[in-house]
Amino acid sequence: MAEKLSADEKLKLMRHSMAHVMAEAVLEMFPTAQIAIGPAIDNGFYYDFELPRQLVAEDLETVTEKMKEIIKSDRTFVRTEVSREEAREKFKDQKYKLELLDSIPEDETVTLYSQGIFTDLCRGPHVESTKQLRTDSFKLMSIAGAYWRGKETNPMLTRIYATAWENKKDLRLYIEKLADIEKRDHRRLGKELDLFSMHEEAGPGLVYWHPKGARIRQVIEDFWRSEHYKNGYEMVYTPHVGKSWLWETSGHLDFYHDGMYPPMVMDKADYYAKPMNCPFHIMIYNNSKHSYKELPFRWAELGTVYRYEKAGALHGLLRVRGFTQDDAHLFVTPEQMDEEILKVLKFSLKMLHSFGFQEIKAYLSTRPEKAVGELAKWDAATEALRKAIEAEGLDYDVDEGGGAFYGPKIDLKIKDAIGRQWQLSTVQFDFNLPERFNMTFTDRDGLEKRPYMIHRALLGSIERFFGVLLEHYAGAFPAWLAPEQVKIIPVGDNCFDYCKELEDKLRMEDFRVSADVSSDHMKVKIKNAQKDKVPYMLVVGEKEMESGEFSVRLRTGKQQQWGDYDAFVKKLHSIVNSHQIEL
RNA sequence: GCCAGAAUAGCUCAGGGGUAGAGCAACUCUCUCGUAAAGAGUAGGUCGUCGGUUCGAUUCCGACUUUUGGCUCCA
Repeated sequence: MAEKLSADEKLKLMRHSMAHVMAEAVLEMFPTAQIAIGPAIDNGFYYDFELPRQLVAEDLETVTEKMKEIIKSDRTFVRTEVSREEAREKFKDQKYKLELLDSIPEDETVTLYSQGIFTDLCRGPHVESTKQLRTDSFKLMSIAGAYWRGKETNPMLTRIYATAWENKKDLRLYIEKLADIEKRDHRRLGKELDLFSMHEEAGPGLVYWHPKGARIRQVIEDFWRSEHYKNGYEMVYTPHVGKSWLWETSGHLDFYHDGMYPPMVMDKADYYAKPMNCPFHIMIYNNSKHSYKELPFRWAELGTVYRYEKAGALHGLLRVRGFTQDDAHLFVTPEQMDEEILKVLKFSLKMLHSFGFQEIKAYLSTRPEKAVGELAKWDAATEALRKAIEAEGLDYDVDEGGGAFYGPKIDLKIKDAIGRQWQLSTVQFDFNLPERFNMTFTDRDGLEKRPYMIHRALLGSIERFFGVLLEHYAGAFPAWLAPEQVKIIPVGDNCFDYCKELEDKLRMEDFRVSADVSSDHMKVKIKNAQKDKVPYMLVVGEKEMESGEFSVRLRTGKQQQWGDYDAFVKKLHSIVNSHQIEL
């Protein structure tokens, strides 16, 4: 403990020590409790217990009080090295600790940490005394179930999550951050802004896009398509269902059967809703023989797929059972691989930047133990990915052995407005499907060869991307994405006609605009437009009708003078076309 | 799927063994207004579904559905 610790390390030490204090408090309440593990985590700590009864919210208050007493009582954390036998004796009634003990490597010293009457099997280190902990900078957050050692077949333990900080102020800031996260929750915003819904009667995890949500989606998709054409892609459309032959051949029925919707029986054949688009694109490829001169093929599709996600895993738009992948498959010759990978990565970055994500990190996943495909191909593909990342100067991590069994991949994660990471793009080699579907092209030497197949999605899934975008902007979309860009607000009903004409003119300019000619008061109209987060409001009264000049009210509350109608239109076109984030 | 919560008007929520209430939204009327809430009135609910306990259940109990926070999973 002599060496200087960084602030992060100190916080971690404190959190971990807190976890011990919580375990002691829980043991005081339930002397027969079995204690499992209690590490420090990002925002605090948790501890897993097996308890004689279920916990209720009030129990957390009791535990909190007991923890405060323990902290105040200034107990020293004492470290002791013990033999395995001593440890075994000490924890003879703690089955999880005994299991942990068995998993400590033979050559490692077994250490115990005690404060007061509580002793835990622990590598440490800890603070010197509970005095160094604070009673006012932690909060028990929630009770959750967690499998022992994270394995589904193991017993379910009770986990208490807590957040802990260096001081009261940091705790307060964290609680405020949570409130901000809640405010930008896409499920909440989706309801408030009337963008989408899901329906108990109609099936969980299936999304209904309301007009305003659909409008935004349409803008995203139009942009997506036009960028794809610019980047040398072709669009394809494929069916939503396919006979079992397709999924037997692809291997999906073997590997992912549990994740597929059950079959529909028709004309004595089983049809499955598609969980992926790839086999369909391969059908198009295999429809005719191909020469090396035709490659590369870049075929894209906004393909809607259905996957059975476990009921407990569903989460708003971020985890659904039916979603649309912004999918594409590249079929390339070995010679084209490097260039195509670089191109697709550049394209991906361009796309993410266009939506306002600037901070992007790459994750390269390499060959796992169990894999299909020749080693040389894996190496070549992995190198192509790595070279592309480095050529783009991206910050990246390597997940050794983290690739799928069928190929290496790059995932791109963006950082949103409040610093959270989301994985969006993925670029994945596939050495499995070309074999299974016996895909070939005729090379210049007249021999039939396998093309490289690359699966990629830039936004991931439209639903998920939309959810992330919604949270990133907290519902206040930049003008080019906003479902409604301009709200015209008449001061009185004598300007209704003028406002409606203005609305028509702006609509002809391709703006999403409406005039609020309801009987509400002007202030109410502004309030409503504000609540809908419409970026621009034109308040129009006698003054404007006479002068022909508008003052633009931004959704931020600021007023701007953009000049007359023509100036307004020009300015707005430029903002929309450039995908400008600021208003 | 597993653990623990939740489900009351379109939305946000209060209530509680004797069949329900607020604010906002909606609708009607009045006000015609200069940059975030004008006034009055009306209507709106099998209290998620199905069972059980009870003279009586929206309230208590159970199952189911959906949902929230976790765990697991995520081609």
